[in-house]
Amino acid sequence: MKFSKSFLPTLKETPAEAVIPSHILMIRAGLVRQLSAGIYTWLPLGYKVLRKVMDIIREEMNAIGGQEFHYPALNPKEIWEQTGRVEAFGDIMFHIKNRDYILAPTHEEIVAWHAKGAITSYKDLPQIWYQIQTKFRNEPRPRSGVIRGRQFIMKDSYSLDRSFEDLDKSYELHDRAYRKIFDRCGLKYFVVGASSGAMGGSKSEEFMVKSDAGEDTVAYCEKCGYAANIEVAQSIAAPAKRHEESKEIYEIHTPNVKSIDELCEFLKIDEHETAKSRIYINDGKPVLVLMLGNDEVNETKLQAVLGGNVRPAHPDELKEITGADAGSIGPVGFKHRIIADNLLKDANNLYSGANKNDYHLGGIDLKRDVPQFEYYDLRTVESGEKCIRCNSTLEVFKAIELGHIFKLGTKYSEALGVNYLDESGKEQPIVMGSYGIGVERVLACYLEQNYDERGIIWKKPLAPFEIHLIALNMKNQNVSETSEQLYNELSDAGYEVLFDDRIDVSAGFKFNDADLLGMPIQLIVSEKNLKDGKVELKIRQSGEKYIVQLTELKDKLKKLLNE
RNA sequence: CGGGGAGUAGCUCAGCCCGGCUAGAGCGCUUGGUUUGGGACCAAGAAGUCGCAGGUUCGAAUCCUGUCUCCCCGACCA
Repeated sequence: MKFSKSFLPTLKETPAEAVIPSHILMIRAGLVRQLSAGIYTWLPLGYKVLRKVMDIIREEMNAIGGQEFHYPALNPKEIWEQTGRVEAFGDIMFHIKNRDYILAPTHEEIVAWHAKGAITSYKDLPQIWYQIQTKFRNEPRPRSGVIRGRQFIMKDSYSLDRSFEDLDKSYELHDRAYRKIFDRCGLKYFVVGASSGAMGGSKSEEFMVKSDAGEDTVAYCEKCGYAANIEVAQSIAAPAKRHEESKEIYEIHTPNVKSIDELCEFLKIDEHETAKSRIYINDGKPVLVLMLGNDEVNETKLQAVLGGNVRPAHPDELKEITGADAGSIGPVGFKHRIIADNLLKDANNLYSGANKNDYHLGGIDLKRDVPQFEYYDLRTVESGEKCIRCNSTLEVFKAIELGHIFKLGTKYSEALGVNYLDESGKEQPIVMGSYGIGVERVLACYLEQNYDERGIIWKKPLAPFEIHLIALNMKNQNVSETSEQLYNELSDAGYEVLFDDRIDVSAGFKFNDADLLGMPIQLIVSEKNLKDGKVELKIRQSGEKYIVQLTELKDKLKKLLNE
């Protein structure tokens, strides 16, 4: 492709609306332009990369027997009402104003609808139906460029099986296909087991990429691969001690000591000798949640333990409930329900709030001083703690969800009456699975992992072009003729070549554009080297340069591109 | 939906607090010329309903009210 004839709007300056690297690079390198919040146009170069991602996905989906469909994005609302998902999606679903249609946020209903009556026998099963299509979700807050948009491209596939045992097989096929897809795209990713929540199913896994731009927080063990959403993650952490002898409770005047850190500093004690209290309101009733030291309450775990409605108490409620303000609250003498984290089990000689402003208590023995204690896992895992599986070190970080695979079961087939006849002639609901990949997210994640201060670094599988041919001075006849000839020869030889043939652009400008656009190899044609019949090859990623004879160019290219 | 920030030329932004000449800069763009190994130089030029609506005023980019849009943090995220 010739640069001079292409729409390739590169930007020298960082656009104001972009914050994260992938978003900045997508705009600067002319891959996308924003139309509205969470709505992007893919420009030719960006779409070329996106197609490469889609091609890889297609190949791997076809390899597990997937059949490509193209379902409509515009759906009759009625079908979605039958599964109760118009209500379930609520404001997230886009509704058409002048007809009873919705814009599809996913396609379980439509797949089930088509399967109904068409798949009638066990002999028709299993099936894997997939598509690569635009999805619409009215996200309250689109963010991070294409990572969370109101309109985005998803590869979604659906397995149709006769039994849960067969669903396991379809699920495994997808699991393997997804790993191949992300491997081929050159992504560093990991897999998190998750509960399937409101999708209604038994098992699900999320494919994640570590990134500060991510919306999920996960705990991950590099060594054994243990990975869990922070909401459910567990770890091995040192518990509070039970000393042989319990001291007597005693009151300590602690003026202006509000936090655990301040308490430790004031009394010269260790965090593990302290207990922090948090008051929550559960269905209108106060609950004291006692945590060891500076451990944070994990509200998802707390919610699971308490059930019902859970919220932190307001500051003005604290005084009324405990007699003290935040920073001086403790379990001794607390008149309502108390639950504590497992790490505090049976601890003694603890320091905690006295339920009296500016006072703490020492010598607390939870067994002795606090009646009716309940212990649960309530803490939030932190970086550096030990893996519950292999005891090596856990890391906690943000991550982007790239793909999600679900065992759906019969929720949709039962709601829509999608049945088949088994060998004995008995009617059975089809067992479904659903498997998504955020296509744009693959690209965004790739960029988050492959760039430097000069721009994008494409590796061959996704690179829009393999070779960026740079003619340094097109006004020099030798340079323009040679580079033109190289462009034709290399293109004919099957290489994808981007030819910077711009006449009135200076050398430095071309170099900077080339580094920004990030093709794996830059082929530089200049007067200087051409005098000796030579050209220069530069590897974008490493910066290595080779001056080669024109006659040896193709051999060298072959070598470099196959490395 | 809560909190914060921003809308002025294609892009990045200044001007606004303290109202007052034809509304500016850099980059980009057009034309001519000189340049061509790391975002060149000279000259001439085109380009803005100052987000929108209303108000105050002799006079509004600037002050007031409303409204829309965008960005960030949070909530939310099958």
